Amino acid sequence: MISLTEENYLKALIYLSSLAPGIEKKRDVSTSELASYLKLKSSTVNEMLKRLKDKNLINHEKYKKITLTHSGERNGLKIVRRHRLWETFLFTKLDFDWIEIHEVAEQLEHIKSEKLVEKIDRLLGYPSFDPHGDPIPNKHGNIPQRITKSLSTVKKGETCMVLAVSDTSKDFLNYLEDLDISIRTEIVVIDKIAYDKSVKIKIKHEQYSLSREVADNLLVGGKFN
Amino acid sequence: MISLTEENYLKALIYLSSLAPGIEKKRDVSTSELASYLKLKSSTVNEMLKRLKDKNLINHEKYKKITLTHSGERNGLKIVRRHRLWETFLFTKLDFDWIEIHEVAEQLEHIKSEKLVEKIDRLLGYPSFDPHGDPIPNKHGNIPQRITKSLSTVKKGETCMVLAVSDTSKDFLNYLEDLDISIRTEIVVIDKIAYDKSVKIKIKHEQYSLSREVADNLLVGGKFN
DNA sequence: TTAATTTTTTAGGCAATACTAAATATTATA
DNA sequence: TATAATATTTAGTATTGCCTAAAAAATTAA
Ligand SMILES: [Mn+2]
Ligand SMILES: [Mn+2]
Ligand SMILES: [Mn+2]
Ligand SMILES: [Mn+2]
Repeated sequence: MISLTEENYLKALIYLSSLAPGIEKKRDVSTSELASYLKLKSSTVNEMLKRLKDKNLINHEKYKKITLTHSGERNGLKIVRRHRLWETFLFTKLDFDWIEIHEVAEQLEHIKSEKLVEKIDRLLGYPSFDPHGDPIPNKHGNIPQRITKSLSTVKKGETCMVLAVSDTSKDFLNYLEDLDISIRTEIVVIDKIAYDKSVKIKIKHEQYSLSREVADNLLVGGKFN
Repeated sequence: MISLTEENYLKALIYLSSLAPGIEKKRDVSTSELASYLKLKSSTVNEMLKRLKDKNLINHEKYKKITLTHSGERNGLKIVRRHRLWETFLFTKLDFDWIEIHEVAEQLEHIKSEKLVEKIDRLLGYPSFDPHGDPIPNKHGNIPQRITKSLSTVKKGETCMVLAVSDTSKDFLNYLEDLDISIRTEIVVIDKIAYDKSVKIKIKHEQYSLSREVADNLLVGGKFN
């Protein structure tokens, strides 16, 4: 049995080693990195590492970096799958806001019932991406891949479609909501300002200017992607 | 904040003091009764009673019986509401079996989100009774009332409809499923055997004999109830 | 390459939730 | 009413998961 707390450690390890934006191939994770991500003390994390190792969920030698075992990775991906399926359920079936879904999914992801997850998956029509555009691992732990690029890299005059966001903080999502930007929104790049790397865009005949930071965190694909 | 464990104690207290079959008016509950219901030792329960009292959820004087405070009762009913709404969701929206829903609802009832509960309630069309026929407290803690009687009390020749079961054990529910009996099943009482108080019944042209025990645990109403 | 800094581990505590065993209070019985 | 049986509480222990402070190892900088 993997406890709720252990599940959160596994999820954090999956994130830091594989899923965090910008990671190409798997990275090893340090105790302090994990501690700071979970907002816990290193000594606390260190104790948990022993338990996770005993349960064969991680590899860890004293003073060395942490890697997930096969079992740890499979279990971690299971939790990511549940989290993203629940987010999709809350968003599409219960009309929760983009901003609210994460918090509730943080609780729902720990419900232990294979059957429940599969039933929810079916109800949703086996989605590949969650409402933030993040890929939903399938029941075998395979993660759907999709080519996206940052809005910053789109050329002047081109049209693209928002596929995902690389920042899911409330502040960012709220700002996007104000701008009427969400998943599948079409954006035309009107102009690119060399000076501050901001972009002038058009959404449904409305024009806006987006800072470099915002453009960086909007992941887009071609119009027919 | 009420912990998951504390929630389970409150739910047990609501059950033992008010909801258990056969309770007319509220009863006080003893430590040992609560312990045996929760399958815990009395000493464990005794410690928890102190914490619940500190949080003003129960009234308890040393060596005396336990009663719920207003706050304890409201919080307990909230959990019962969540449990029964989730059971209804699993049964009607996800096609879970009658037998499986309770276990998963035991987990889901602890998810903390007012909004989620209200959204699920709306999705279900504000049901008054769960798939076992148990009343669902509304958001103000009011419990819908309905007149039912045991199948044992139905007179020979009369037709009635199953409204609820007073035993929700897997054994009983499985047996009912074999007999094709569920909520809203119509039953005609063909004969009542004085000797062992068993009843001969007809369900959709099929005849069965039900033992006294089974008949006692089937709660029915008039055909147009 | 030694010294300073940072990271990791160990040691000792604490709160929540469980247990067993023993002490104490209450209730039932003779 | 005295005693036996039962119920409740207290005392002491364990595990999980968190903390602070201090020791030890590894890394970085002088
Ligand atoms: Mn999320
Ligand atoms: Mn997401
Ligand atoms: Mn139930
Ligand atoms: Mn029920």
